[in-house]
Amino acid sequence: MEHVVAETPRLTESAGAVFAVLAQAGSATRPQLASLAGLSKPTVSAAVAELEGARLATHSGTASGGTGRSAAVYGLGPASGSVIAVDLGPARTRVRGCALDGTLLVEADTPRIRAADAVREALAALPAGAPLRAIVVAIGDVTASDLAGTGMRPATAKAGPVFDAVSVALPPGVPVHLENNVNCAALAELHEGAARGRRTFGYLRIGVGIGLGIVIGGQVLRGANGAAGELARLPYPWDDDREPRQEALEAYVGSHALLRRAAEAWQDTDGPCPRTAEQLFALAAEGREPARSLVARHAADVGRLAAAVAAVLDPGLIVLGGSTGADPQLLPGVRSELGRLSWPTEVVSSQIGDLGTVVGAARLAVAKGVQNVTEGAQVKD
Amino acid sequence: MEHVVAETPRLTESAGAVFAVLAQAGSATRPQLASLAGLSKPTVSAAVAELEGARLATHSGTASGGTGRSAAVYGLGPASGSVIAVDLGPARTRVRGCALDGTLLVEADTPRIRAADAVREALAALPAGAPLRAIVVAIGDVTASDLAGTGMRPATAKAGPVFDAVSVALPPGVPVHLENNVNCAALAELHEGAARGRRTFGYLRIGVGIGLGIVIGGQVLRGANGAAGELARLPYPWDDDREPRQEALEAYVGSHALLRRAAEAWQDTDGPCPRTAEQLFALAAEGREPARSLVARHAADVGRLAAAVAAVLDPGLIVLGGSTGADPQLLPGVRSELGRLSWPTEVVSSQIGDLGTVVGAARLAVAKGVQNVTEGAQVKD
DNA sequence: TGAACTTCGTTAGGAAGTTAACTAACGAAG
DNA sequence: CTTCGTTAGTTAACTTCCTAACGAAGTTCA
Repeated sequence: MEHVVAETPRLTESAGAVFAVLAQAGSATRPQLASLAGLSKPTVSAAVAELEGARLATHSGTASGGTGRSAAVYGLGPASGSVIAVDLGPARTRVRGCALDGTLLVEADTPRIRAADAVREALAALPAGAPLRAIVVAIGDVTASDLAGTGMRPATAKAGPVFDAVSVALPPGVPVHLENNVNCAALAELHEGAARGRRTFGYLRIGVGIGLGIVIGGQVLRGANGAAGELARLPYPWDDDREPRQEALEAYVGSHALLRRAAEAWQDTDGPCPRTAEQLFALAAEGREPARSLVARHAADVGRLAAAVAAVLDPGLIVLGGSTGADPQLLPGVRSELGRLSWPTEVVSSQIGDLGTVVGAARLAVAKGVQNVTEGAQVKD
Repeated sequence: MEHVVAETPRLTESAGAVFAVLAQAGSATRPQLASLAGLSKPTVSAAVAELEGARLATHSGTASGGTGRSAAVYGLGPASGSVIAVDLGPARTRVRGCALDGTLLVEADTPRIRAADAVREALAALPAGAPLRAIVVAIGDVTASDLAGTGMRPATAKAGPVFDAVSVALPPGVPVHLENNVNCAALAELHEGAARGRRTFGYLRIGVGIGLGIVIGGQVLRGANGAAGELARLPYPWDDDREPRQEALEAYVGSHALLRRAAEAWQDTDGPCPRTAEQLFALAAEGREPARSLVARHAADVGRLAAAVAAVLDPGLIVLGGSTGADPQLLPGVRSELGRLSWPTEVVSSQIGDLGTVVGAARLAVAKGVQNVTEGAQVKD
C-alpha cells in the first residue's frame, strides 16, 4: 500500500488558517470558523470553497439549532490525511494513528519485540490514498537535534537501538519527529488531562526514573541539548560537607529506592513484603505500617523535587505522574513539603496515566500534520 | 513641567512596524527599513511619510556610501518621546532616561535616600513637550501581577516601602512596570552583554542573595507568582537523612557565607582577614592561601547551583554575575563542577556588572515605549 | 566629459482581505 | 398563513500591501 506524500496545491494564507481551526474544532459552521480564525465571513467563504476544492474539507451536515437560518457544517475532507504516533516504552510499544482532527483511526499495544510489525500493521490500516503527514516517535531519552538532510532525528545512545529497530518500518519521505516521552505525556495532560486550559505547568513523572516535562505558553521546553527537565542530574546529595554524585538523585527517589526501603522495613516484620509499588500503595491505603510511613516519606521526597522545580520555574501547577508519582495518596505530603519550602503551587495527580505518552505524541503529530497542510511543504521544526 | 501622554493618531500597521524597526536600528534608510521590516519599498515610503507627518520620524541626512543613488537616512522624530528606568538597589538608586532608540538622555546614581528627588530631576531633564511613554522600576523582590485599573503594580512586602517612596515622584497617567532586578540584568546581558545573539540562557547572580534570570526565546520567564529563578528556595541541605530548611541555600552560598568562612580560615593564620569579596578575590588571584582554596570551594558551590539550573532548564549558556559571581577566577571551577554533574553548558562571566539592572530596565522600558507608539494605546503588559 | 552601471524612490496594476449592505432561509407569534 | 426577527451567506466598494516597471540621482571608467 502506498502512502502518497502531500502534493497538496499551496493554500492561501486564509485557507490555511481556516483549515487549522477546522482541524482543531473537528467540525464547524462558517460563522464559527470566522470567529475562531479571526477572519471575515467573505474570506471564510472563499477559504472553505478552496478547501472543498482540494478535498481538504467537506460539507458534513447542517446545524439546525436555534433561531434563524441554519448553517452548513463542515468537517475535514478525505485529502487531509493522517498522522501516526509511536511510544517506544521500556516494556510495551504503543501505536496510534489519527486524523488531523485528532480522531483515533488505529490503535495498537504490543510487547516491545513486535514494535516494527505493529507499526507496519498500523500504517496498513490507515486510509489509503490520503497522505501520511507526520510521524512522532516518543522515546525515554534526551532527543538530539535535527540531522541535516533527511529530516529524521537520531536518538542518543540510551534509546538508539530501539529506535533503529522501528525506523525500518517507517515509510520514507514522511517527516519523523523524535520526542522525549515525558514531554509527550506533559502535552497529553495539557490538552486532555489535569492541565487543561493552562498555559504553563510542569509534569513531574516519578517511576523507575524521574523526569519533568515543562510547558511554557503552551509549548514544550526542550532545552539546548534537548535535556530540559532531566531532573536526574539535580545535584544530590547536597550539603555543606557532601559531594553531589552524578545521577544519584534518581537512585534515591525513584521507585527502585522505594521498593528497596520496603524490603529493608519488612525484614523486621512478618508478613509478605510488597513486590511492586502498587502493592505498597494498596497496603498504605489500608493504613498498614510500615507501608504508610514509607509512602509518607516518599511523598516528602517528591515534594522536595517539586520544590526544586518551583524554585527555578515557579510554574503555578505541577502534575504528578508515573508509576509511583500518580497515586493521589501522595498529594497531601507533597503539598505540605512543597508549601513549606517554596512558592504557592497547585499540585494534582495525572488524569491520563500510562497512555499519556502516546496520546501526547499523537497530539504533537496532529499539530505537525496540520502545519504540513497549512504551510504547503514538509515541516522542518 | 508637563509630560503629555501620547495622543498619537493611530498608526497603520505597516507604519507601526517601520517605527519599531527604526527605533531598534536608531537610524536607517528606506531600503534598510524595507528589508528589516519585511515590507516592500512602496509600503515603506508610505509608512515613512506617515511617520514624518506625525513627527515620529525625521529625515536626518543622506547615506553616500557605495555606488548608485544615495539614500535618505531617517531617525526618530521629536514626537517619539522618551522612557525612564529606575533601579532601586539596596544601597544606591540608579535612574536612566532614554529615547525610544535606546540613546541615553539622562543618568543619575544616588544613595537610596535621595531616590525620589533623583527621579524628579531626571523627569525634569527629559525633553519637554514629547510624551513619556513608559516607566520601569527594578526591585530586588518578586513582582506581583497587575493591579487592575491603575496599570501600576505594587511590590510585595520586601521592597514595598522603597517602591512607595519613589512612586510619589512618578507622573500620573504613564504606565508603570515593576520588574525583578535580576531579570533586568539578564535582559542587559541579552542585548548588550555576554548573551548577545542568544535566544535562551540563564543569568545566575551570586551576591548577598542568589537569583536567576531566565530568558527563553528572547523573553524573560516570570513564573506564576513572578518568582521564577528565585533559587534561594531550592531544597537545601538535601540528603537521605537531612531535612531541607527554607532559604538555607542563600545563607550557604551567598557572599555572607563566603566572608564568614574567610573569617574562620584566617583565625588560624596571621595577616589581615579580607573584609570584602573583592579583597578575597584579589588575594586569591595572587595565589595566596587560604584565599585560593576558599575561592575554589565557592566556585564548586556555584557550579552545583548552575547544575541545578541546567538539570531543570538545559539553557545552553549560563552567565555569572553579582558581587561574588562575576569574577572570572570562578570560571574553571564552575565549569568543571557543572560539567561533572550536568549537561554541556557554556559558562561565561557577566560583561556589564553593576549597571546591568538599570541598563536592562531601560531596555525593557524602551520596548514598552515602542509598543505604546505602535499599538496606539497604553500597553497593559 | 559623457556613457554605462547601480541603487533609490515613485507610479501603476493586481491580489487578498475587510466592512457594509443586501438577499436568503428558518422559527415563532399573531 | 402571513409577518417579523434572527441568522447565514453573497455581493460590492474600499483598504492595504505586493510586484513590476520606470524615472531619478548618484558613481565609475574610458
